[in-house]
Amino acid sequence: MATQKSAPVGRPRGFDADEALEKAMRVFWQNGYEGASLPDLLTAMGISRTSMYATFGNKEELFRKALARYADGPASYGAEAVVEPTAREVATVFLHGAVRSATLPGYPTGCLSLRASLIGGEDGQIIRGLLADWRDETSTMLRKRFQRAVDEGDLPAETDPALLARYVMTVGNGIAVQAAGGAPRDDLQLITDAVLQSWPPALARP
Amino acid sequence: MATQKSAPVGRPRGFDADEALEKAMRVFWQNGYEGASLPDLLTAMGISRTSMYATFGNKEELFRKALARYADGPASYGAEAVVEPTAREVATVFLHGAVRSATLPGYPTGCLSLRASLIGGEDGQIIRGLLADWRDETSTMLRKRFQRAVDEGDLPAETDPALLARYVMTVGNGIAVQAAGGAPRDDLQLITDAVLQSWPPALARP
DNA sequence: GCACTTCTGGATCGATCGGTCCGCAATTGG
DNA sequence: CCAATTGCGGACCGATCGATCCAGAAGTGC
Repeated sequence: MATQKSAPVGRPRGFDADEALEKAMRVFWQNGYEGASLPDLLTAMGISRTSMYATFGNKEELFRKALARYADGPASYGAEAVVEPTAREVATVFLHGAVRSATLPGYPTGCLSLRASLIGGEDGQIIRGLLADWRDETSTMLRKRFQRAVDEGDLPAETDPALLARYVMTVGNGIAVQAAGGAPRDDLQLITDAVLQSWPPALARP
Repeated sequence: MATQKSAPVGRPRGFDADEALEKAMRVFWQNGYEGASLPDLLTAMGISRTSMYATFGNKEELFRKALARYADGPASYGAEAVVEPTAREVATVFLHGAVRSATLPGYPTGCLSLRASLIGGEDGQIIRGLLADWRDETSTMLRKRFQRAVDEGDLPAETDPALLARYVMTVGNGIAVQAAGGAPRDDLQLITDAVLQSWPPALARP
């Protein structure tokens, strides 16, 4: 069902599917899921309705693929962060990555996941679930990494890893919102520096 | 054009306009502007299409009034914060207010402004502008208040008030996003406590 | 050149969107 | 009791949504 490179018989498609997906990702990033209409997407992708359905399935499938591309590209800083050697560096790479990703020149500002998730028709439920899952995944990665840091003595024993992960996510989300609102990268950079200056925060459950 | 109580001739309306607006506010809060369809709103408000248009004008006007009610009610913590005597207390009241407002029992989680703004086709531009203005207003209030604190020696002279305001807004926004994602109030409370523990953050422009 | 496969643009579908219109019900002042 | 005024429910409007269908163009293998 995926890419068959065995017997390319018939007329070859007249566009680059990867390139089209990139354009679609940007439109979703800019307008969210429901805010991105088919005509919007098709114009940006430079292809026709039929070609889109034949290549990507439908709008929801197109979004899934665009999200995968996003998670693997501009939003890959989560996975990159957790391999850092210390918890402080994990937080640093994560937050700096969030700032960079949310203010990439030539891309929409903010975070695709947030822009697309805070919506709410009934058909948006699937999408919301999809994005909630993705964010949970990131949150879990951070929590496990901080748990390890506690075990290794890199973080105070009383630190709650889940709470610390939520703390980092909270700041990251705030950055994304600010960036979407037009905050300049330098400002956000200074803010993350200030946050990281008081690392680790005292986060233990009572 | 407002409430005329002089000559109530004709059939009186069979519903409480204030109560209906409250219900509409909750629907917008839950689903955003475009995510809240007329049928959704009307069902929640318990009135007919005609009554809504006669009483509130149209969907956009209804949203404006719902937003005003929101800013004056559940989201009034911004105005309440800036009258506190010290910058630290301003930040404390603001962030605790953000947590409380975003996790009010019986209300949708998160922030109406964020849910409604981060979406949008072309018709959502007016709404986005409306909400951006409101957030700018809050930001400006905080900035001026922090400027005063710097002038009074309540904050270090090198502190940049605009940057500090953005810092507080960033955390507040992050809290709203987390709450919308289902984060428990207690967790968010602990996170704000940790943030406030390192007050004031070192925020000066280089 | 022919048979076959695949891609593509345009017309079209039913559903839903926000908004309007009309006829009737209900209430008040005389 | 009657005339005037206003509220209300339901039918209806054009526009737009995502999705489908079809005829024809553009390729490939024999």
